[in-house]
Amino acid sequence: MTLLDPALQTLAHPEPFEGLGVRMVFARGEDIYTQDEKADLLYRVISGAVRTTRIMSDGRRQIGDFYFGDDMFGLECGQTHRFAAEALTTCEVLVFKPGAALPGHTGDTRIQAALWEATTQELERSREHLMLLGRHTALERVGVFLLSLSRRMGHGELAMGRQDMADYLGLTIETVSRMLSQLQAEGMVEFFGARRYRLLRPERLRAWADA
Amino acid sequence: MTLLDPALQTLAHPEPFEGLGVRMVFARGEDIYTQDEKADLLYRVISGAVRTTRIMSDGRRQIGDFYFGDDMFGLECGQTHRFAAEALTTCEVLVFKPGAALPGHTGDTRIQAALWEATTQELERSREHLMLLGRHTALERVGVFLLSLSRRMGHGELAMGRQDMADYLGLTIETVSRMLSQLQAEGMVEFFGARRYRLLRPERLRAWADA
DNA sequence: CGACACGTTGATTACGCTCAAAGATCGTGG
DNA sequence: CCACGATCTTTGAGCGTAATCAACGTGTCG
Repeated sequence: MTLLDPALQTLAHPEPFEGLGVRMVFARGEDIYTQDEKADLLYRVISGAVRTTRIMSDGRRQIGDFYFGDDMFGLECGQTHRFAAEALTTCEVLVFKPGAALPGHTGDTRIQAALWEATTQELERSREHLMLLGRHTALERVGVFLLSLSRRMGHGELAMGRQDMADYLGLTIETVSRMLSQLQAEGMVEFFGARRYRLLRPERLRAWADA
Repeated sequence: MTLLDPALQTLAHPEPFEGLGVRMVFARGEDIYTQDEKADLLYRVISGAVRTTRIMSDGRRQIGDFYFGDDMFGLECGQTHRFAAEALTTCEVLVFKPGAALPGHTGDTRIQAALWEATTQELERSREHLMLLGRHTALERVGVFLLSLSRRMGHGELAMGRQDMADYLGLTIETVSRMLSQLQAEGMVEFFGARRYRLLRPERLRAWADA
């Protein structure tokens, strides 16, 4: 991990976090924080992508979420991180200490509003993720994943490999691969190589995510 | 649904919500709010139990969470409720309009702190729920569910039936029943009737929930 | 160009679902 | 208080989806 000279930090970031913390660079695969580590810092993705993971003693792995540009992560209810955070790609992360800036204290209301917004959005995403895992077939999980990812990114490029998709969706890498092939065969999506894709029937995928 | 005369409201509730809203009583099975309803109110369980559910067009149902005494619910990121809330048992609920009391505004910091606490706790529970659905077997899901419920309630009584457990755990009612039988056969839990139980090996269940 | 990680496809297995029926449990009213 | 009915729960038999085990492509980078 590399610490950038604060003096070099530009002001390219949206309020209200500029200048609040330290910018750090992580290499692909590097830990940003680990499971059971003390949780007293907050993080914001500047560039690149991050995943949070939890590994069970027998090796089963669950990905909690993926984070991209401007997403905040690292928020915990308790004292320690229940998931680890790892750099999915090389990434730049803004790290800062929330301290008394958390809601419920008398602090900068702009920061509190941003934290509140980020937290409720994360809760919302967590609930959608839950829906996907609880009552959807393998084909639906993979299709809805591609849809939500393309909506979030604005383009069709997977930042993660098949194993990460599988561990996010509660499937095996083989099943993910098969479902991607089936989605292609059914004309739902077109792939260019393993990671670039274009959705051909987003409205049908939206129906899968639905009510 | 019944509206209690505010004059009759006692002050039996913890700060900071007392006197803030209206107390309402819902009968078992009654909707507190529905899917796609406008989300501008917050709720707090006074007594009884509540479930949030989402139903897909083909009838598949997912339970988002269960809420018991003093739990807050109804918080949404967007403008509408993505899940419905229903009374699991007859229950009393405190309903109030958060308005400018949300973090990020200049309002009562005690209320903001309580909202923040409730929200991060809900996020935490949502993540645990996610883990359960993603990478756990049917037996593990049912066992860990009994454990977490007993930790939350302080006693071993199920407020919900098998169908609700199934829809929370992403299983069928038959599988839930079979796993309960198996847990009993393995001496993990003892049942008195269909709803009262006692955990005999909580430490083993804790290991199932684990890292 | 070669080596290695990553991804796809095939064959077989197993876990949980579906369909079906019997057994508990609970509320209600005689 | 007991009998009845409705609802909920348990158990059984067979099936289907996704997991596992295995081999073959493909893409990427020194």
